[in-house]
Amino acid sequence: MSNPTIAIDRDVRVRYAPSPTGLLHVGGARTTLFNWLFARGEAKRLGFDGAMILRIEDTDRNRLVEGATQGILDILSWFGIDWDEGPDVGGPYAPYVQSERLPLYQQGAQELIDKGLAYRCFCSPQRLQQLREEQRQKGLPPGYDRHCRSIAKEEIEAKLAAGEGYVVRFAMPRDGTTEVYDLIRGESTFQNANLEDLVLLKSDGYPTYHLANVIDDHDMQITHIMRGEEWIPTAPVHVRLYHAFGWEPPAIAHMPLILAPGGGKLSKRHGSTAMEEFKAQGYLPEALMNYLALLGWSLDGTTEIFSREELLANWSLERVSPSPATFDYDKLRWFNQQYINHILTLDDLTARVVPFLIDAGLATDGALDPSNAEFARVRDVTAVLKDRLVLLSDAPDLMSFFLVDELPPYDAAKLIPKKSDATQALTALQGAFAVFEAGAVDDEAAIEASLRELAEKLGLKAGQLFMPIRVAVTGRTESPGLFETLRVIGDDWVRARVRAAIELLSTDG
RNA sequence: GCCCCCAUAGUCUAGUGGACCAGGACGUCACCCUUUCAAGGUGAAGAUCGCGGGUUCGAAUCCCGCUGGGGGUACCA
Repeated sequence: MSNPTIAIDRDVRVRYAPSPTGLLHVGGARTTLFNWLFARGEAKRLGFDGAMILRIEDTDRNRLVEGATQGILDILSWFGIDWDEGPDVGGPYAPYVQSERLPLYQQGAQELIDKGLAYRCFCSPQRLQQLREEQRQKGLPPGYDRHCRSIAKEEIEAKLAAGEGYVVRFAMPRDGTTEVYDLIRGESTFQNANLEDLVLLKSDGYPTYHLANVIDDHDMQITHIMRGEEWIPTAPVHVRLYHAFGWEPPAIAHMPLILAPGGGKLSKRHGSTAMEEFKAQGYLPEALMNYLALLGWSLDGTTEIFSREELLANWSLERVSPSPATFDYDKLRWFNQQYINHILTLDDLTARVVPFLIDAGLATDGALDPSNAEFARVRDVTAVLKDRLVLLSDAPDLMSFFLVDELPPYDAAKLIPKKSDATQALTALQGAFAVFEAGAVDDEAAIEASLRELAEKLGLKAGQLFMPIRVAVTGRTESPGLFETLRVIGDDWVRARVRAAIELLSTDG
């Protein structure tokens, strides 16, 4: 548990390097967050500079998704992460897109070939597949058999001359060990014999992750690699690669994995996994950041709510746990609710609710402007039911009866409370109607006094009077407090709806 | 199969040899508040600190083994 001491003894440069193959996964967002907190928070607290770099690893042309890069940049900004260098803002080590850096990798591969530390491999995909098949059948560990590692120079020349395709593979040492020092796990020793001659350069001239990440991290002066735990198995190869180039590897920290509730990888089967989905469902970026920060990190085991600034002020790599964490949707919801109900200002919350109402056709673009009356209207509504809002996307359903003139049809039976009957309910509504005719609902205290008086006069319990009114004006049995609900709905609608309820109950009964 | 990582309640976690018959939070349950639903308040249940061996006067904390979970095993990242 006690992590090795992390020495930040120089200016820090970290990077997040997504591949534009789709939407940004929460795991990726968490990794980005930790990188960002390390550079912008911890390093700066210690008096060093901390630079955040974004690099696009688009070396797999098959999985490339159009527009994915922009989507990742956008959602990262929404999340609250910013960066100093990247594909959109440039920087001293541009370009920050790997497909634009191809010559660098090809030169690197050639350099290793020249040094005898890498070799061309002419094996066809078919042969490799067949090889794996045979190994599987014999119960042998799968892996490249290094067939091309020792072919004669003349043969290589001949194949090259014949225009045969090839990949470049790393010539791993066949014996000995490689040590990897992980900032949160300490040292691990790997047997070189277990490590493969990984492909460095693909036959299409693009590098694999292994080559590109080593060359770029070195070229971009990355000081700390903080990436997912799934990279632990290839870390020793990367270390060997740095040595092959004669470079000092950056410090490495592998962040704990985020697991699905049932175990295993978090996938769509369990719920949302992409940041865009969480955004669309009405999760707040600050709630997401707060929750994700606590997945694998904690300050003291007690403090739960952290603003972005508090995270910057407190987060440290030293307190990142090595063990994987299960994603808990319920707890995320709780954080969202905390921010909605207790942390955001009413104006802020209102501004975030508005787009969801517009999408649902419950507000117009006019509500976007805080100086507009429609915004004020939504703010009044938000004020009375924010404590039952968990997701912003809940807003349209929760708020609809405040925002539409005509209530959708509802069952007349709902007007009759459990411990009451139709006659009582009708009497209650008729009495209430008289009260609403006599006084304005914007005086909550006065209306409450009048209605309580009415209940007493009719010999009804408060609930027997209030519930029919509630259903009459909202169409449902659940709502905010009755008097504030009446106030926000307003006199005209209240009278019309109570009148309609009386009619419904009379004709229905 | 092989390699690697991890291991405190259902979940996130605190805990770095004695103040821990293990603290906080989510979730669950109960009660209070109450015009409904929430929110809020109070409280409860829930962990033989995965198991077995050591080391030590003393271990959740150190060591070894096992088990379990997870990751990797691609011309994907």
